Amino acid sequence: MIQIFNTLTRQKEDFIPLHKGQVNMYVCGPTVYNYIHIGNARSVVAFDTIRRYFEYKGYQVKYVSNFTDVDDKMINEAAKEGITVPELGNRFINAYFEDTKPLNVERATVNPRATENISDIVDFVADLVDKGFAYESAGDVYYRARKFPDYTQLVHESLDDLENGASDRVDDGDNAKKEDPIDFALWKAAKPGEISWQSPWGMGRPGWHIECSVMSTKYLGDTFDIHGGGQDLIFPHHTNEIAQSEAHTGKKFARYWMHNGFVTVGDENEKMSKSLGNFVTLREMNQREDPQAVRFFMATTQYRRPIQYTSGNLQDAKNNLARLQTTFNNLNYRMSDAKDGQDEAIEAQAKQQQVAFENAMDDDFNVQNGIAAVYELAKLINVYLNESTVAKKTLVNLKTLLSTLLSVFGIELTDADTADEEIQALIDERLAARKNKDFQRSDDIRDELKARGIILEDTPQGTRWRKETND
RNA sequence: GGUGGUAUAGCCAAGUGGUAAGGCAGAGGUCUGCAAAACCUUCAUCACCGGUUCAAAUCCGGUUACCACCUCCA
Repeated sequence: MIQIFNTLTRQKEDFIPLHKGQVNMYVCGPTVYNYIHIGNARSVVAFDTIRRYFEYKGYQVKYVSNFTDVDDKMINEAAKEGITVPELGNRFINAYFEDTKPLNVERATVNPRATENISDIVDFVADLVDKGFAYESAGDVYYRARKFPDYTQLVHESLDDLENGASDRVDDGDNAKKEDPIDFALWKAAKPGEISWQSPWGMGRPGWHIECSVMSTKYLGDTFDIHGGGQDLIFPHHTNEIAQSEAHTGKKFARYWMHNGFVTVGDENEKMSKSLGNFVTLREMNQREDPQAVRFFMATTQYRRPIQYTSGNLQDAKNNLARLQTTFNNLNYRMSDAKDGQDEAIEAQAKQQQVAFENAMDDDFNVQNGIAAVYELAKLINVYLNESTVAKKTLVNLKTLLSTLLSVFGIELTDADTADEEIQALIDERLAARKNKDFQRSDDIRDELKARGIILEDTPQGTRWRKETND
């Protein structure tokens, strides 16, 4: 039984999907006015890993993640660059896929865009006006937050406290148009020259929160299983989504709310964000580092914990990943001399680690314990590979298990291509030299290959080679 | 000010009552012609103070520090 920490109740709860064997989940995506940074990437990786674990457990996952492609930032940035809002959106949506692909992120079932769902948004807003939860004011439409019962259920804070904390600095300039400062915009009237759509309230565009209410329920139903996003979305974004959606449908909106922790940088462990300007784009990161190591680094930190981004921490991840790849390579190397048959004892031990892995992951996706089980499995395999005889079937099963568990983290170990005539010729020559105790020549060959990034390793079964991991 | 989170070895990190998982880095060793890879061994009393208990990193009270949210933000 999978347990999930639900922000709504602040407790771990048994996960029971609405529809047996199926998980419907919605994850808030980025506003596409810039390249995504590694904080955004962390969220993407965290929920991709969660999704993969559901799939590993046999669930069918319907995964919806949006792009916010119209808002103030989009409009400002497009104006600055002298292009249209859709052009800007297209550019950075394409960039999003280019950037996340090297992290081995599964494609969402649907990636809806706000601008492609305007008529549904208008209908949704109109219904809220009809029901008395929203009102028009000078071409804008606002939501009466106080009218929705238990508006602050997700933030677990009273409306008064929220207002007190905000009182000294918040006025988005629209307060004069609102009945109450806590009210939020569902629809915004267009200023001259801005991108806009026709509505009962005149030309305008959707507010930020409404698109997620509309698109999540459109693709996943009025009530669905999981809604995820960064912790900074709890208030106001997700708070408002609940108010909008439940006022509209009269039904429970998302059943489990999951929020990922931030990527922090610097000595102060400061949150990485676009507004603070202290971000590293994923694009830059992918150029600088092995994307698979970045994926491993992010996927092996539990989603609710902060990730402290430092070169040292990333280096640890690289080392660990390299070690697992080595185990995988060495496993492949033994395939050639493996005997028929099966070693059930070792497979039983491996199975125990799989159970440990699942127990860990079932516990609110405790990936740290999960990966610990994978390390234990790798050690088990390494020990087995030191045996003088190994069973082929067992090697295959161990390899499959290791690959399967790592794929939950989005890591695909690769079968190295060890067919290279030139290298093999040198290895043969070195073998002959070693037989003749010509260690000078033998070491020269090894050094020569090392200079080319090829590492030779002598084993009782022969000499194997691998490419040096470049750090 | 309100709310939430965090504080465990050089670093990352698990662990909610019975004398501290795992990984990285370090040290020693086995194997090897030498290496490499692998394996073995080794490395902490858990921010601080007080309390409860036969027994606490784990419960209670208090203190300190850092982070986040309080209508831009994954």
